[in-house]
Amino acid sequence: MARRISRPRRSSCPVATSLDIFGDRWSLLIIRDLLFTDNRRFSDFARADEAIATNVLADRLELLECEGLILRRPDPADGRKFVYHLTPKGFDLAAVIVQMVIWAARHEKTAAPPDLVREMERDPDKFVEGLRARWERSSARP
Amino acid sequence: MARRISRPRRSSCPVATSLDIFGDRWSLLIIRDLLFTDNRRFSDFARADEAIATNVLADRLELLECEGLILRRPDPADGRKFVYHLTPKGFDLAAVIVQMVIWAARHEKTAAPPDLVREMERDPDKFVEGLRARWERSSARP
DNA sequence: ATGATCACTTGCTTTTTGCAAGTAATATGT
DNA sequence: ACATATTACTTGCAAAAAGCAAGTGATCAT
Repeated sequence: MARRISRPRRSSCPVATSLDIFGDRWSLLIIRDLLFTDNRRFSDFARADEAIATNVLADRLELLECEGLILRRPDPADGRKFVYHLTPKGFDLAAVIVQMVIWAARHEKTAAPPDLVREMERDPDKFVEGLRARWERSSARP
Repeated sequence: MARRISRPRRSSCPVATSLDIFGDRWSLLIIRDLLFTDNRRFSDFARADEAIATNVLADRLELLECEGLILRRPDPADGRKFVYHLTPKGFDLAAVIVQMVIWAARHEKTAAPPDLVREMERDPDKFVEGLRARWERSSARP
């Protein structure tokens, strides 16, 4: 169930609005998982390297759903499980995340695979289209 | 003076590393001001629409300086004032912020000027180069 | 029927944020 | 020279959020 209220917006600035929606230390990591890995369930996200607390994870998933970035659907094969996926609005954050990867790879020590980063740098749009194909495949199932 | 410690990194993932540095509700708004406006001083940032508290602003400026994204220099014309500017590392967040603007303009109600957004969408690199010219001019003075 | 798994909650402590007021250093006006 | 105003912060405290450990109820596997 989606929470009632989305965070109030501090201003009409597009940067501030973006930060009101995903400007915290966790939200984009969930989106990252949905974009780059096969993690689709609560326990998958909880098991990621960064070790988010389960109450914070539950809160972030609710917020992201409320903002229309992800959808939560019951797993038809297992009544305990729920599967999360990106909406088109959520998927469109790929372009932002790709730029963050490029930035961090350039200015910080990270584990980003250099080949992948070079591909992102050479043609970010093309890279995003590659992700989109993946995403469309994984969200095609009703 | 720069604080001693930068935030510890939760993982070596480039997305997580980025969020460890600027993943909060305020940091990128300061960078935004430095990229798009003539705001360069403490009181300028404090007067922005989003109304950051001065203690949080002081903390964020210290952190951003410590992470090497901005520099703080005394205003030679007025001993009370300090001028902040973007380092190359800080300026390189322009590409990230441009994508955030595009995303928010597409999916949220914002005050982003449509013409400007179209320009960003058509050729983000070119747009960033325009910002770079501005930035180089404003940080050219010793 | 029993025990494991899954997706969360709950309760509590710690950290961060937000708000209002204060301060020291410098500048400005007379 | 002196009083007043600005500027860039601090400080103190309350409120909100994050982090941690331990549940809980529904479902599944045997």
